[in-house]
Amino acid sequence: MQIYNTMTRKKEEFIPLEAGKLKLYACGPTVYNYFHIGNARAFIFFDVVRRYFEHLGYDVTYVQNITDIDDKIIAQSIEEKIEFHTIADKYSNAFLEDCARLGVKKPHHQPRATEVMPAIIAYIDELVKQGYAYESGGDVYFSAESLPEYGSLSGKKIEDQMAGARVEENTLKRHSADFTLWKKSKPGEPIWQSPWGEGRPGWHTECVVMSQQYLGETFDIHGGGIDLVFPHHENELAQALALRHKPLANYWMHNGFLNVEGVKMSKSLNNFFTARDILDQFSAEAIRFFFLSKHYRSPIDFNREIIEESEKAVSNFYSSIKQLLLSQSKSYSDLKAALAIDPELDKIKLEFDRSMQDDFNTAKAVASLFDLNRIVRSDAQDPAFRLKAAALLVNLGEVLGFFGKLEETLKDKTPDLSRQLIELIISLRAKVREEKNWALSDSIRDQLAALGVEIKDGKEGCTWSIKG
RNA sequence: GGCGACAUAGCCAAGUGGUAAGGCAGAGGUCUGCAAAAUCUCCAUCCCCGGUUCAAAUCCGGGUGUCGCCUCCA
Repeated sequence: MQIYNTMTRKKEEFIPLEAGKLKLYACGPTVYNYFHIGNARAFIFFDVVRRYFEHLGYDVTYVQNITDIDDKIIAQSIEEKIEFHTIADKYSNAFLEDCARLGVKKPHHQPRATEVMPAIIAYIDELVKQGYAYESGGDVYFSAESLPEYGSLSGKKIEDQMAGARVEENTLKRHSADFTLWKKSKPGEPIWQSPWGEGRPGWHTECVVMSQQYLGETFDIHGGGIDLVFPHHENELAQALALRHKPLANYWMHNGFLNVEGVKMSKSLNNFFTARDILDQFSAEAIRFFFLSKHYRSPIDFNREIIEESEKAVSNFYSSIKQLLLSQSKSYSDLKAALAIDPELDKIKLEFDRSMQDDFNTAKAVASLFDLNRIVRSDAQDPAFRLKAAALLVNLGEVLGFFGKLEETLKDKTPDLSRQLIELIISLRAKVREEKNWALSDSIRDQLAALGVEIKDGKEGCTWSIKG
């Protein structure tokens, strides 16, 4: 398994800390708003990472934080004139709902910052005691200069940051590269008691505390969007290095951005679409396909036409499987049971694995799905072989998070009476066809189509399906 | 100013030294009363210039263009 490690800027062979186990942490949202479709890319991608390791037989522990105290939440609570924790609850619930709609498997743990406040305070206190952080005017800052390794993840040097003219002047800081661990609260803001007075945590400590609490002082993979490399992950790492003298994670993975017309989608640029809006327009699997058809580290342009194409691709898979099962009078469980070893199909499976193990080349892995799809659709192939191919298609598709709705879709929800009526009409039409009354025959087909019943005349007779 | 990424057909997109995966769209053939499906075939020399090499989309140098990080952000 090759994984591109942001720390070393190259692909490395993945070696787990403990054989057969994966400890994975990926940054979740700060819950001050509905998340946008760009955020969804990260959630979907790390869902695929998790699924793939599970597919390989790993015992995976996946932890994702929910940051529910932060400046932006406070700002939003003022804007909506509601208490901050009500805002946090509202948007964390929305986050959970939207992820479920996106077909993202629930992480094993989703801790919230406010639940681990004593641990956060203790962590900061320890940093102060060991001389890596200092109190200043009721705030606490991490001293970047105190840690020689500071900047190793993002490749930034403290001196270079000085050159950036946009670093905000903060006279409480000893050095402009220092970052806030604890903020003294202003009147009306939520407060926690601390050794430095009333205040609230800065942005980064909660992730260190929560990840280490569930995964240990060092874990396998830490992930998130590319923008988190600096400052968020750099600052998490700094705290862990300072206190534990060990890397926080062995592999750092970052997904690229979603752009809109070439420019990144972000809440601050206000050029975003919420995932919930997009989910109302496209299926979750089409959205997933859209993301997975490009390598995760590359930027991807939000494009409705391409998502529509993705919609076609996904429904093509579904209809291939559906048609095959229909023609063989097989059920969903027959399909699942048909997964078997087959030399020819194993080649495709091997290719799929090869793609995935090359730093999650999902775009290439998807091509393997199409290889299988071609077999499933092909009349020229042996029926048993086609069924096996379909079983593998579903099996590998599920690794990428597809086919979650397959079982449901296959259930024939047509009421008995409707079914009998449709079949009656078709049998009457068959008589008309025997008489070669094509005009009437076609008219019946058109009228049924108008009602959403699609019929196809094959050599073996006529098949029908309900559209939509 | 510092650091980094990307540039492949009409569109999306793999490919990191051996002569361009896959998808969508398109063209043509077979099949079919027609439609659909199926099936077969066709459709790029990889931003520009120079270099290394028997051999480069793939390595090196120089351009051009687009984007990102350095400030909240997946």
